[in-house]
Amino acid sequence: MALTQQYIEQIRQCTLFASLTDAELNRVASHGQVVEWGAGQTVFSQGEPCHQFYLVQRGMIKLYRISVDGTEKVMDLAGPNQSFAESAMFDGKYPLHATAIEPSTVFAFDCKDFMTQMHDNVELCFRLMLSMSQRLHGMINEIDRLTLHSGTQRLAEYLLEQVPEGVMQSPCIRLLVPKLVIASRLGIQPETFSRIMARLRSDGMIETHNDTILLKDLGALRCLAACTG
Amino acid sequence: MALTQQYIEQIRQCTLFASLTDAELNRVASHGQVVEWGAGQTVFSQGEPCHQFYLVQRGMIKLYRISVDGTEKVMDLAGPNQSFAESAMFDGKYPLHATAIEPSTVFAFDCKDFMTQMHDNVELCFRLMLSMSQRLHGMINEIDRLTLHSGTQRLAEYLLEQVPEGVMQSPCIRLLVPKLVIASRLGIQPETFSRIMARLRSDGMIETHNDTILLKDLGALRCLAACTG
DNA sequence: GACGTGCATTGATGTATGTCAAATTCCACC
DNA sequence: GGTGGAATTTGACATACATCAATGCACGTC
Repeated sequence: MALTQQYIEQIRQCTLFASLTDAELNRVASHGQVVEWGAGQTVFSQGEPCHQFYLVQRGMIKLYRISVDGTEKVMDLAGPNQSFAESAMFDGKYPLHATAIEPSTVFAFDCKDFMTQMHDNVELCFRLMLSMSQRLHGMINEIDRLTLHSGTQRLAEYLLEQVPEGVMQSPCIRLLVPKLVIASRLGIQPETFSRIMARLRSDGMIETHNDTILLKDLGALRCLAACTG
Repeated sequence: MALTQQYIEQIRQCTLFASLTDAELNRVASHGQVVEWGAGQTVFSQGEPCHQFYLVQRGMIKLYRISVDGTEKVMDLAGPNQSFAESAMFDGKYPLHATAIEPSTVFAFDCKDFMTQMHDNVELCFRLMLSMSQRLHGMINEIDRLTLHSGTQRLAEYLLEQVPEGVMQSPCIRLLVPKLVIASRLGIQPETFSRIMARLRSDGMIETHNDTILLKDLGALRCLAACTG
C-alpha cells in the first residue's frame, strides 16, 4: 500500500528523518510503502537481497539469527518508531531474519531512492551515520553484557530498562513480548529465565502476575545489575 | 609528529580512504599525526572525549572493555592497515579502551576536519557508511558466535580465520598476540583455551610449537567449527 | 464448555566452563 | 648467559547454566 500523507508526521518522529524538509520527506514517502504483517510472518530472511529498509509503526518485529541445529538467537526487537535494516543497504543483503511476533504495521522505504537522496543531502548521511554509530555502540554494550555479566545480571538490567524515565520507586512494568523471546534476547534458556525470576521473587525484589511485574526494590535490582552478583 | 608524504600511499590502502583524490588525501594527512605507542601504553580510555580516530601502520592495538571487578573483554584487535574508533566521531566519546600490546605506529586523524571534509564530499560519507555497516555486521556475527557456538567452536573458527586465502591443506599459522588475549577475544578463560588446544592436539587436528600451529586436518576443524560439536 | 496447542513453570540431572592453585615454560632484560 | 616475572599449562574442584522431562496454565477454536 502506498505511504500516504497521514503517516508523514509519524515518520518525522524517527530521528533518522527528523532533519528532512517537507519536500524531502514527501519524496522519501513517495518511494515508501505501508505493509501489514501478521504474527509469525516473515519480513525478510537472512541472506536475501536488500531493497528496502523499515520503520515500525505499530506492533513488534523480531530480528534474529538461526544456528545450524535450529536454535534461535534474538538479536534485537524493534517496536513502534524504531527503524531496522538501514545498514543492510550498503551490504546488499540482510544479515539476519526479521519476523513479526504480533500483528504489525511497518513502513518500508526504498534503498535505492534513499541512497540517491543521501547523495543530494549530506545532512541525511550524517543522520544515518549517527544512527549507525549508536547501533554500533549498542552492540558493544551487548557483547559486554554477554561476556562480562551473568544471566541474572542481564535479566535485572533488562527489567530496569523497561522502567519509564522519571519513575522513582516500585514501578510496575509489562513484558511486551513472550518470556521465551526475552530469554533468547538475553542469551539464556526459557527455563533459566523462569528460575531467575523465581529467585528474584523469593528474594523480595519483584512481584509477578503473568506479564506484569512490580519492581519492589529498585535499589537491590540496580545493585544486582551493576555489581558482581 | 606530522604525517608526512611518505605515508600517503599507505593510507590509501585502507578502503576508507581509497576513493580520495591526491588533494583530498593530502588535506586529511595535513590534519593527521603519526604517533608511536610502546607495549602496554594506552591510546585512549573509555568515556574519554573523542577528537581523533586511528589507522594502524605497524603493531597491534587491543580494543577492550573492563568490568567492575576488573575483568577484561577484548572486543577487537586492530593490526596494520586497520582503522578503529571512526564511529566514536558521532558520539563524541570513545565507547571502549584502546592500548597497544606491542610497539605500534598509528596514524591519528582529526575528527573535526574529517567531518567537514565529509560535508564537502558525499563519496567519503558513503565510504564511512560502508565501513560502519561492515563493522555492524561483524558485530552481529560476533554475538551469533558468542551465544550460538561453544568455546571449542569459536576457537576452531579463530584458527581457520588465520589461514591465508588460497591455502589448501595443512597450513601453518602463527598467533600474532598472546594466547591470553585471544582467549579474552573469544570470550573464554586462558585455562579453557589451553585445554581446548590440548584436546585438538590429542585428536590429531593440530600440532603446536609455542605460537606456531600446524593445522593438520582442515576438514575436521571446519566440521568442528560449523557443525554442532 | 471441552479440546488442543504453545508457553511457562518446576524438578532431576548432566556438563561445559569457571575458579583456585601449583608447576612449568617462555621471554625480556640486565 | 643468568635471572625475574609473566604467560602457559595442568590438576582438582565448584557452579552456573543447559538439557530432559513432566506438569500446569492460558488462550483460542470448534
